[in-house]
Amino acid sequence: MAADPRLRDHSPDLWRADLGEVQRGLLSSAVRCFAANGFHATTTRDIAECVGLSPAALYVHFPSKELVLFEVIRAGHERVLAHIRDPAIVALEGSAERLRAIVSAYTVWHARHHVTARVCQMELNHLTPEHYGEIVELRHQTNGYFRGAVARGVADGSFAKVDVKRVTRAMLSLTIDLVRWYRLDGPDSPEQLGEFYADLALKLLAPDGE
Amino acid sequence: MAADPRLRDHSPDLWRADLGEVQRGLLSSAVRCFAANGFHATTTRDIAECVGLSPAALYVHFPSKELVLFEVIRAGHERVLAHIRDPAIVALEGSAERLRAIVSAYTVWHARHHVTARVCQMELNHLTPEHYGEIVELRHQTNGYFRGAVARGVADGSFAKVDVKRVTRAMLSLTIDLVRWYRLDGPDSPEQLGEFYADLALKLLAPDGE
DNA sequence: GTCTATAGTTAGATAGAC
DNA sequence: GTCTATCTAACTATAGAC
Repeated sequence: MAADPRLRDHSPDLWRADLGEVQRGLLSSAVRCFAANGFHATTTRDIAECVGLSPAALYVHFPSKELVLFEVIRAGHERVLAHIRDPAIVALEGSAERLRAIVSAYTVWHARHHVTARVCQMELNHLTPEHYGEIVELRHQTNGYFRGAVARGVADGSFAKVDVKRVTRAMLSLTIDLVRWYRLDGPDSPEQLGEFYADLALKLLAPDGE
Repeated sequence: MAADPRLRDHSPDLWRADLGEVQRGLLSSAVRCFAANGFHATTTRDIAECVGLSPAALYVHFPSKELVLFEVIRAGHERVLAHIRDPAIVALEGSAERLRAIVSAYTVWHARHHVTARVCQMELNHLTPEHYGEIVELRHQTNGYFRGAVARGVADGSFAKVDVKRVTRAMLSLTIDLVRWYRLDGPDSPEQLGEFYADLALKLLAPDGE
């Protein structure tokens, strides 16, 4: 069962730089297979054949199929966190301006790398408990960064006095759910969607109320 | 691999009334297993053993594991559609009042039946193409119903002149994503969350803009 | 309608040649 | 580092007794 050819994204250099070319190719193949069919319905044969290797060759580069999944999910979570922690974003003074930039960047990343992002969100519970715990730690950092940006705006009066935790969760839901339906050949470019969701996020925080 | 005991919801009578008691028990067992471990990581043994049967007994009641999944997903989609099409909701005259009721009902259903809802959202692509097509048809009905409620309010001036398709999709994302994280023993009751998300939906449609 | 036993298939992972 | 060949285990589904 090969990967769905519609499942393409812009992920040329998502993997760790210290990995070899074959390893990176296997990860790119794996992420497409996992996104299309799920972790358990993907075989080591599928992953290897997409890069012209025999199933046995995979085990020279990775000790197990689960570790391939872990490498994909870890890279995705580290990359998106780095992307929204961009110094240019952190330096923004205005609370609304900063939150807008964060939501936009988070959305753009998920849209541009929607195949990897899909695996990051949907195959998470097929990791071993140890690996799962490592990813949860990264997710807590991301969530905390978002929540901090919302809380700052509430504290300085830029935003309405909302329930910070719940509104932050809603904002994250908006973006995370796009991994279910987003396609690069659809009507929304990643940047357009980023702008749109940043607008929506600020509407959730508008000072007046309706 | 048994179902996660935390994955409990209020699904006493979610299945078709013409099914026998054993069939309904198997579906309840299956939905918990699928929600906890995913379709392919769940074995027919898991499903059967949770109701004290041997794996072979499952095949007296269902022709295949895939059809068990289909029955779960079809029931879920039909139930939630019926829930939001409640005559009391359809009869509401005000556009804002009606949309609030729809979003609230949709959210309450997903929270109350979050285990089934999780399977409906996350295991969808493990159906056969034929069964998948049937579910997509039900989803189109649900999406169209939501979109119509938004469009009506935009047309009569109750809501801002938003991009109906995109805003509707965002509203659906809010609720659908809760299947990833919702737990009945958490701080939000289904009804509280329904109210909260109905408020958020109306903020996305507030006439003033920010 | 349930069981035990098992057929038939395929998976993840390894052995050993080159 | 890649291959062919294969081991071992597990799965879905069936056969046939009760």
